[in-house]
Amino acid sequence: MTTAPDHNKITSRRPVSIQDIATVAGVSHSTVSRALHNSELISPEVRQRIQQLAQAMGYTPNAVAQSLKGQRTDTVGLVITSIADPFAGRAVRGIEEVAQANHVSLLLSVSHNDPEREMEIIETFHRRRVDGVISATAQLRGAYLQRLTQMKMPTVFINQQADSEADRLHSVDADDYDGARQAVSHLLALGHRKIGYLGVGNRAQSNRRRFAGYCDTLSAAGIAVDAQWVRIAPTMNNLRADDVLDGQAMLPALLPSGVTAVFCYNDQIAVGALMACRELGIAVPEQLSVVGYDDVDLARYVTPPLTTIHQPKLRLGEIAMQMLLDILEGKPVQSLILPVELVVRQSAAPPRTGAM
Amino acid sequence: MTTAPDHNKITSRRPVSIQDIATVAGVSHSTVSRALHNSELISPEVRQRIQQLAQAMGYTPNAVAQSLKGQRTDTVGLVITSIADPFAGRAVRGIEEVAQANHVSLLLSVSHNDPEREMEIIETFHRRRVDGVISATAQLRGAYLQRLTQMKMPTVFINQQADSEADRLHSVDADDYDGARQAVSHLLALGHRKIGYLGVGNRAQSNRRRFAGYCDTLSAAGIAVDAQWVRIAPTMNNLRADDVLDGQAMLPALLPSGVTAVFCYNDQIAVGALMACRELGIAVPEQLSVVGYDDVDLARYVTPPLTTIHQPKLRLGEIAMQMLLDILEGKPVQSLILPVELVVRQSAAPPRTGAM
DNA sequence: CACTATACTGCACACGTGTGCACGGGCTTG
DNA sequence: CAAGCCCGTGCACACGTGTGCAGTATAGTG
Repeated sequence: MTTAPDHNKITSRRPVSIQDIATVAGVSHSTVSRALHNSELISPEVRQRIQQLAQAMGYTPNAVAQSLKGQRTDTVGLVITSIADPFAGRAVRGIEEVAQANHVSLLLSVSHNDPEREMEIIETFHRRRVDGVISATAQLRGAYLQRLTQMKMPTVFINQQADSEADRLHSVDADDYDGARQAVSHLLALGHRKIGYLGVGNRAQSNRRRFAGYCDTLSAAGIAVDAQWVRIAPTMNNLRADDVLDGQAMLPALLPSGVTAVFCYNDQIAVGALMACRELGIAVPEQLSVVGYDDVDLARYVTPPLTTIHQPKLRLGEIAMQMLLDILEGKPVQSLILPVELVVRQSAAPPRTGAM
Repeated sequence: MTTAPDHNKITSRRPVSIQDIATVAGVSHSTVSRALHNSELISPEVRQRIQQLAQAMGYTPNAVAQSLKGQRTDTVGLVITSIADPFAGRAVRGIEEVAQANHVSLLLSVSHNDPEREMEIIETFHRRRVDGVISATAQLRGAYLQRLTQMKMPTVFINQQADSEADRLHSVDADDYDGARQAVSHLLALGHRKIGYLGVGNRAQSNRRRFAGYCDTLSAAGIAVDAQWVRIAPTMNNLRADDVLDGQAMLPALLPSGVTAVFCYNDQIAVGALMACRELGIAVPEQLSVVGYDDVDLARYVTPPLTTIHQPKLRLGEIAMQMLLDILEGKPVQSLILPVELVVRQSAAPPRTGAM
């Protein structure tokens, strides 16, 4: 047999397959497959010869075919609200690190808080037969949730705290309610009595929990919440909404009520509030205290640095991914809620007219 | 034949296939396949019956099998430096939108500016037989680049401006050199003569271009660049580097040289510089002017708002993705360089001791 | 009525990989 | 020397889908 001088004469567009290697080596594709997997069934000489040949021919296994045969894709679908959302970004980073360490690829899609689109994305994941799904946006309700369980795809939610459904759905959350409580307690301790809330309309679940924590904490302190203290960003075209702009737009409407402090749904809203204050010539924290939520990088860089609630965003992502891997291995897993903590910086101070 | 009362008696874990439908309908899987594709070959009655049956049985086509058969995955691999990088985030958003509109899924991976890891990621993409690759991080050189072309995967680079290789590699870039020129020209026009540069070590290509623009512009103005005016963040553990921290750490070393203005590689570096100034009690822009690069959201929110070079980040992403789609359709495409523009805010002003 | 055209469906193979089973040959052993 | 055993390899099928081609039944036409 002449040593074939050029294996890919035709330079076909297709990458080389094990069949191609088999033909050149004069064996069956089964032998090649086993040889490349270092199977003991194949004689050491043949094994090495084939491995070298594969190397020389530039063989790369076809993961698509392997997925079809093996009934697993080593792929996880990931839905987030928006790339621009720094909370999501941080969580994705945690997810990505664990995924990469376990040789799992990530399919990323963005829902822009649109339940319909989120469901389309999940259908796509299902078609692609991902091994599992992580959702950091979950707006799904009723029929959609039912459809999701029907697909029997292992799913982990981040910051969802599924209201009632407990069966097949797992989640990892940060304690929204307690975070709000800590934030408001801090303001109360500083001496504030009239405390406002700036929320969002398109993240119903988490907004509701933080708002509940806000209300309950005030009530517990013997303060009746005034409707004038509360503003929620309109849901309208919730696509592509910019939280900073919303915060900036909402703050002025709050001032006539005489609030001396504002608790915001997240740091972007808080930054928007800061921007509005600068425009209006309101000094923070001297004339108005502002507390954010999330502890995004940005919170450290604005003036004044933001007092906020720190969420373990990276950790949330890591745990979510690890939890999904555990589910895939059949290990028992348990949904959990992580604690959050107050980070005191310089955007909150005692009210000007000391209430003491 | 008794009308099967329950199609999935066994409730097998596998999703239903066209074969399952065929069995129930009493036809061959070929007929089902054609019926679901609305083929004219199948009689309208059968077609409708099968489609209803598929619906009822909760059929979802297996994209893995379709990919294997059809030799295309409708998937694009995406490599970026870091999710935390706001530039990348914005570009990814543009990419994602175009991808979603064209029913293409995104496989996302993070390289942390490590060429070796970037190559591993690309190998993974190749194994998964993605239709194409977009890289917004490209640190690839020599052997790696050669291997990449060997794989014959259509590839588009963002902000790479491949130095020499022109063949199979496409790219879409923003004009780094001109951006630096605009930034420095602005400072010169304000009256500055001693202008510093804060750069990065782990993004060699773009840093070199911006630095070149900086040097040439100063030279053209008859100013000799002093080595003391320049600091480059160490490459060392380039993984997980934080630009803001680097900027914050580098600025003090620049001051003894007497510079009255600083041009920074990007906005994060500039923000770091701002933080350092705040610590040292240096007023910006009164005592020191700072100019950033990228025009990240953050640039608007810091104090003072950052004068910076605006890159069309979203547009870069959109174009890159569209370019890749064009390549896949066999259309002729051409690499291009987008213009950038100066955004004047409040971080740069004439030097204290008017040079006029 | 016979022949042909037409409409519809099934067979068989392909995509690339993995694996249970059978088979051939060489060696050992009684 | 014959029988049994083990090592190495190939056959054939599976995963789920798509499609060229052949085949069958019906309708249409002379």
